[in-house]
Amino acid sequence: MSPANVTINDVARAAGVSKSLVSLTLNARPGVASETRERILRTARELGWTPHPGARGLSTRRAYALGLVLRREPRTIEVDPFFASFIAGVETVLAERGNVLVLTVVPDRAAEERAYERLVADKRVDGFLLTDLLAADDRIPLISRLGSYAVSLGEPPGGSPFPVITRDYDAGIDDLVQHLVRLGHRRIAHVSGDERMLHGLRRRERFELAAAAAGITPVVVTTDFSPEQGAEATKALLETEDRPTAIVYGNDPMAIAGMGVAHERGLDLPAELSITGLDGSHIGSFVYPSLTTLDNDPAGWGTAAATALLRLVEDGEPGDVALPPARLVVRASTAPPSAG
Amino acid sequence: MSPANVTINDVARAAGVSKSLVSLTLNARPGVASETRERILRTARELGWTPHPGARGLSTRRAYALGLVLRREPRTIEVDPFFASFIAGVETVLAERGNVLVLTVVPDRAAEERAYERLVADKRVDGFLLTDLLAADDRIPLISRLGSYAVSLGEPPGGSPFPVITRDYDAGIDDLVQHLVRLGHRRIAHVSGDERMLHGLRRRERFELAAAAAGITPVVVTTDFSPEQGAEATKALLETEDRPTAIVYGNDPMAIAGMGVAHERGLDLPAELSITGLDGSHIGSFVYPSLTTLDNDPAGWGTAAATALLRLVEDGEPGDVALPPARLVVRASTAPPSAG
DNA sequence: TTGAAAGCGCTACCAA
DNA sequence: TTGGTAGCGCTTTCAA
Repeated sequence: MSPANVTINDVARAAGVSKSLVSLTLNARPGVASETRERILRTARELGWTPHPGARGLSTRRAYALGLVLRREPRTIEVDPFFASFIAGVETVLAERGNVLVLTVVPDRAAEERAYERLVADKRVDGFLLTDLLAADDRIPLISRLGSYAVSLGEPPGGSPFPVITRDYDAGIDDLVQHLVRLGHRRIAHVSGDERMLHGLRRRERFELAAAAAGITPVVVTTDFSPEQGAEATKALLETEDRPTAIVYGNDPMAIAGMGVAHERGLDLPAELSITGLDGSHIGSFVYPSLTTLDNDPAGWGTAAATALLRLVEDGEPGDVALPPARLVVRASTAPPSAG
Repeated sequence: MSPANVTINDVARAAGVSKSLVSLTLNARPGVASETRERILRTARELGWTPHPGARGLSTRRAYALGLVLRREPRTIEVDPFFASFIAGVETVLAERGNVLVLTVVPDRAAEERAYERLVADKRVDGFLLTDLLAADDRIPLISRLGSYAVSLGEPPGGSPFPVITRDYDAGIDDLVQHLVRLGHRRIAHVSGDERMLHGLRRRERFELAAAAAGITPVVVTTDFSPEQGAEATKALLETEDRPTAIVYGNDPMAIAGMGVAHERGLDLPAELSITGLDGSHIGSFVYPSLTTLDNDPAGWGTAAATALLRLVEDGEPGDVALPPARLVVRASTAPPSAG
């Protein structure tokens, strides 16, 4: 008989006790003689028994699962290097707590809402990991209304009843701008990401502050974070009269697309144009010139978020986490501007 | 009372029937008077009731969930553009059948095996989607032994008791090689991906066949599919005496990294070096020069795989699927070789 | 410290 | 065509 079919009854019988005691023991509850406890634990191990989360959940009203709903338009779906590592980080936490990750990818807002509703109604998950926070994000009230839990990556502008994981990008962005200024750049442009997204908006704001502090009024072009629009924005910027000597991109895929455009125009990088990203991806090390950017720690976000959410769900204890601040990673794509 | 807490009993009571009839109706089983059926359906809708999959599963021994276990070494984890779209494709199928995707990311072989074992032992999933097939893949016997189901992306060399989704790359690779040959290339190199992976191996083999058919003996360098090793391989190739005029990379991220190296050496692309990928990614359109490659349809793989696996799990009907063959996408990174 | 029994929400079997 | 009842594998009273 495969371990998969061993039940609590088999263990109880083999250990010569009642189911209740097996249950108490399993859940590390007091009131079981330590000798009995040992025996139960031993026979459970011998029989290879592990409780069935589905059956447990029927009593405890838990799913022992966390949900991640990703809204991705078909066009931008391929470009996000963040998630694999993020999920790996989540996984390390879930695995050791007997939980599991339920992943859903939806194309639009309507499907997203339905996904949350179904997952809750079907009791598929005990809470949600909220990524890609929007400036006006209705997922928090939605989840609240549904009576479920969540943890968000980034601080929602309207505040949140749920735990929040944050990471300070301000100092990193300041450093990045100063790095460019020190190299001698005065005409610095920013290709901002989707500003309906909170981190896109915040980065742009901080960029403008940092630029202002250096006495610079930067050009800002807004995009949707896709390489397409990154390329478009770059073309537009390079055609302006006083074209920028440096461009700061809202993410690395756009920066790479921007490099493509610059190369295509025959610009000598980085002499004729300095380029930076803002969220260190792996591939950024291998383009030419290798990309100056801010570092990132997707797995760190993952473990922090999963830990916080599980604490909330299991112990009712909310708790925010502040990740180590983002730091500047200087590589080869930034240099002093050549001519004037 | 929120719909989440409505049970089959509430529906039965409200409709003035027994639970049994509600259950039969819900599962579209015969033996319910159509008038009764209508009434039950209506009150279920009014009450916003939807059966609890966990409770159902306790009786039916199903999880109403499919599993995807991704083994990703920390180093290569970020670079794979395939999965977001693949999962989106899977999702469309699962959503309309009331199923869900359980995703696990593991760092190594041992963790992978544990993941499969746990998922089955805990009855978390009814079957697995098998991606990144290895030439010697022990997941199929493993899952077999565990008594679970699977569907594989690509045909396992040892055969498989499970459905197989295939896509023909042979003609595409032939076209790609002929495209280069027609442009005038004779020294064509191949930076092959991990040849323990089935598609890596098969592509290399086909590449060599196609080259041989054109009377060419190509240089082949083997890597692990990472941009690092793609870059390394490129450096090595460019330093050889008779350096290649064209390089065919096993995947797009390596091709992009290869471009980086070539740019760094000051090569004029594509005149001095033609470059191609083999698995059309989105970002490949936006590098410079834009990447010639084979097309890909991750979402198509996803829907096909999910459909096949669900049919197997639910109806016991195995059935293979052949996706439309890969086609050559000529963009700007290939051109006639310049000098000799 | 232990065991019996009820119940979580559903399916499935057997009678009626 | 219907309803009653016994599980599915676990947790949780409540008594003993």
